Amino acid sequence: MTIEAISKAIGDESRRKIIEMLKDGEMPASSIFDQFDYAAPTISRHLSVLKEAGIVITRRKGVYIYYALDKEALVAMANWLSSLLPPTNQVVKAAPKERVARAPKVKTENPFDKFQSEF
Amino acid sequence: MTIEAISKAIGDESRRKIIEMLKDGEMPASSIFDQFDYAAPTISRHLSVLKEAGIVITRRKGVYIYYALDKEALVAMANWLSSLLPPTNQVVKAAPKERVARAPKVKTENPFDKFQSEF
DNA sequence: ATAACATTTAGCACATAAGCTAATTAATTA
DNA sequence: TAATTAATTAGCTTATGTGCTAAATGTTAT
Repeated sequence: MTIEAISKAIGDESRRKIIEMLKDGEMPASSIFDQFDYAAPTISRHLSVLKEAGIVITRRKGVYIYYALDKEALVAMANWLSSLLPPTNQVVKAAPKERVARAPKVKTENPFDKFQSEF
Repeated sequence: MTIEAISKAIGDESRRKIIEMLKDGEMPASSIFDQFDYAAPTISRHLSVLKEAGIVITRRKGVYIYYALDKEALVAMANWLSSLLPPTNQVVKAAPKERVARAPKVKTENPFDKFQSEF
């Protein structure tokens, strides 16, 4: 899950289209194939590039393999971009929900913390 | 300045390096060339790809051509990514500065407004 | 076991992209 | 105007990437 791999993967139009298709949830490979005029193996390869980049994850359910976005990679990419912008335009995570004082041990994971230091 | 061109431009390592070099301000082409082991024409071409994508702008000062980031393209890209994330992880613009009531005609330009609708 | 379907892998053809050197354009100075 | 420096464009070679078809793999059902 490097910026190198993520940005390269995002650089292709078909792969961006796949990413957008998965925006609202997982989808079996065959459903993804259906939305392209390309042959299935071509799209299968795009899927594997996305997977190697860490942009998607898969789970098998019977015969079907479901693809879903792994948001962390997209967040990492957004953070890389954010690091290039001055504070005025800077993109930042939305204001965190109020911490529940009752359960202090359960930290809400902030996906930005994980990557901000990396770049 | 399309997502197509921007993401393709960002997909190359040398070009990302150039982008990072320009993070804190403009720089003449020759200074950029110096930081690479590649021949100047090779980097010059990368610069033109970045320019065509709208990621950098140039100004000539005498013999030198200064390159600088055009933040709008990066913001557009960040917004595309943002649109793929659920509200929880969503990246958003930092809270806007308080509007100066004394000078209501001078709107602080919000670079996000310009692109959010596009994706 | 084999048939049927979903998906990936292999191997090849073609297009695009990145690198180089040489030549050109543009501005400055002698 | 000629020389010098900055930068780009032209033309070429090679590497990488994307597409295809055919074959292989994996799972389920008969």
